[in-house]
Amino acid sequence: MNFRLHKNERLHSKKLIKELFDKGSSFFLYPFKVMVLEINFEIPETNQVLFSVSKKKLKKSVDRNLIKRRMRESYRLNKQILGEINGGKKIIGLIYVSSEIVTFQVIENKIKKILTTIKEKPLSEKNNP
RNA sequence: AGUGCAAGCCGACUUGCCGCUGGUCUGAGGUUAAUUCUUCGGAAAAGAGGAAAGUCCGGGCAACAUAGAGCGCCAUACUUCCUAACAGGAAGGUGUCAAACUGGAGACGGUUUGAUAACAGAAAGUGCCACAGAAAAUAUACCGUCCUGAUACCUAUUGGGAUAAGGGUGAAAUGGUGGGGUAAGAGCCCACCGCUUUCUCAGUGAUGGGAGAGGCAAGGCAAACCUUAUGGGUUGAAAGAUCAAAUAGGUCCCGCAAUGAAACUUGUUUCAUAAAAGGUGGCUCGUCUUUAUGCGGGAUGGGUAGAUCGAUUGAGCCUGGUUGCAAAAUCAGGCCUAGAUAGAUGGCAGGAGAUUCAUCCAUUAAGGAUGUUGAACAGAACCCGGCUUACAGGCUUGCACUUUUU
RNA sequence: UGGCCGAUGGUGUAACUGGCAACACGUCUGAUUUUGGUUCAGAAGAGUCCAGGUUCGAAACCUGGUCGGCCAA
Repeated sequence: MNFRLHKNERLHSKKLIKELFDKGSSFFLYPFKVMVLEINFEIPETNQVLFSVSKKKLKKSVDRNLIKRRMRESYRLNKQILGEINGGKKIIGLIYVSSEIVTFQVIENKIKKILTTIKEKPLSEKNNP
């Protein structure tokens, strides 16, 4: 079991971020907005994930850091739900849309649900409605 | 011992497990001229602040090739010092205010302590000063005071003149107190007080002391324009430097074409294509750059994605000595202490807990027990020096007050 | 990261060079109408984002803060 979260598992390429926001499919599961895209490039070797908290919702950077840390921690502990990589890799954007600071337990439960949803729903159908 | 004020310092601890970031050491694999680069691990240490914040000042650093001259614009504004520099700091001066004491008949003055000041210039100019008031800066006299003419006839009306002492208005009314003087008055005259100014002494200086002179002129506002003095080139690490895919094709050289005018030999020759545009902070001067286009051939550069550097050894921190009232400077010894880049410090389980609330117990008062809650403001983003703003709680020192004991 | 601008009744805007905070829409009351609308008459509703300063006097001038918006990359 791998509980680590290295830098190459975080989404940092500007191009891929732009692609995710342009082409990715999205759904809401409060307090998150989730964006997912399945790609077949060779460059990212693993699934990549992005965490974002809006400055409009949480004014203080201390609070934004706290929420991002909790999101990152719960993804790290539960990413094995996604399973092995076969074929396409997934890039995921997790955007926090609430303006309140939520406890870790709530965030972890929601992240579990989100990851299960992503695994079960075939993305290729959603991409071509 | 407690409370309050001021200054300074600190700014939540601990155990286990799972993680994050950049270095160090190290194992295995690949690679290289090379511990040269790289992939996957392991170990033991390190890892946000006093404000990291606001982005309000100043500097380092970097680029821009004229950054020069004049005007404009912006900033600063008691003095001296500190400093790399500052709108910051230290020490001092002056004014104002408050308190205590004190001199004087009074105007007013002196001493001490504390607070406070955007504290250059209103005797260079312009402008503004609502309402009220006679008048708001040139005193043009409303009430009043005094002299005097006329009428009425014994205290009234009215004309002329003198008058800024008194009243009233206003935020502000043209030195003040006391006396002389006068028709009534007035720096009109005198003494004192205040003010301005000259000389002199002390001080690096702001300024202060003393001696004379002026008879008083100079209302307020410069956080109104402005004047004077000093300073400022502009931009800002997303600056900038290096390496450099894919795609497109920029510049230079050569050759051939091309635009206008004139001449004639009617398809050749000669001459011209240069006066504008743009940059240089806003203007002027100055200065710099550019100058039609197409085709073919050759040479060469810039640079996007991305990566590395910039970028953490520095006006550095700690301890001690010396100089100085102090800010600070200097000497010696020791130390290396975050460096991320969609942005690293978190999560879980316990312990310990400031504090909050509730109940009970006890007391002159302080308090004690049980349960509950569970820690302020706040997150580095090129780096420093300041300022400003936010902040639970704790510690130290000084001052004031209260209580108890001696 | 750097720069610029704004905040005034419930809403949108005024207020010249500092001197009684104004207008429109909306709200409320009354009249007109069988009723509603329209129309007419009248009323209430702010102390100018917050704190401090300059001034006799501040919405305006100065300083600090809060919130909102815009621009460059």
